[in-house]
Amino acid sequence: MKVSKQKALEKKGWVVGSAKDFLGLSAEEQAYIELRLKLAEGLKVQRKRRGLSQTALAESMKSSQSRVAKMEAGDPTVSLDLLVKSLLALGTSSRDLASIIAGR
Amino acid sequence: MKVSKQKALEKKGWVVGSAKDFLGLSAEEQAYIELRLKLAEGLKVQRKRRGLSQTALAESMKSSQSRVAKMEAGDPTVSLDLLVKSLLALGTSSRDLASIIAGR
DNA sequence: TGCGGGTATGTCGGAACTGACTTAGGCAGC
DNA sequence: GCTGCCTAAGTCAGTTCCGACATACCCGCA
Repeated sequence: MKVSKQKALEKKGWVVGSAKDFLGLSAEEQAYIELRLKLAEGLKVQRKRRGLSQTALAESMKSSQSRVAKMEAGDPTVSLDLLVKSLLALGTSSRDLASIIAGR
Repeated sequence: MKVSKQKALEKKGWVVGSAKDFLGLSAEEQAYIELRLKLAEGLKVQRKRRGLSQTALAESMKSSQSRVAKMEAGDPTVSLDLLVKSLLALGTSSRDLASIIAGR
């Protein structure tokens, strides 16, 4: 992983690395974070594609605008759970979900 | 959704439906639960494929045997987050993850 | 310039989830 | 029988995440 990328993640609030591997992320950490970023990006794309504002999406899924903003920003206080629920609330099929995750 | 299937889910502890739709799950609820079940099943398969016990997997990802058992059982107190982290801890690639989700 | 919709960011109390622990059941081999 | 390993299921205190709210920023339009 490039240092610049890690810096960007840290700026978002990720505590990256650990005592045993302080120069980078473990494979799982990295895969996990990249998965989140893919979903965050996918969410933003899907929402805009449907012409919804963050507020409108938040209401339709009984969340709040601020949460939606954090989701799309890749904020670490947002769980994968919520990210996926948002995509499902937008009507994303499991096939589409899979392709977002696979990265295509 | 078949009533028998819903019964089975309720037995697992899912509170299914709501005041406004007490005869079934909304599309999102259903998609969400089925996604969890796919991941739970995928986890069990991947773990066995690698010849690990629940205890061994738990240790490798700093969780506990009981959590792993609940994950595989589709227990509702386990988050999607943990399910996905477990799969990643087993070395599942995002491609494999995607195919588990797509259901193939 | 002021206004309004959309988005970003921070905080907080309450809800949900977590790991650890315990106990129980199944099933091999002795 | 009993011993060991694996898995299931329950409980609980501590942590994390949630929605709600407040606030600030940006941009287009009058």
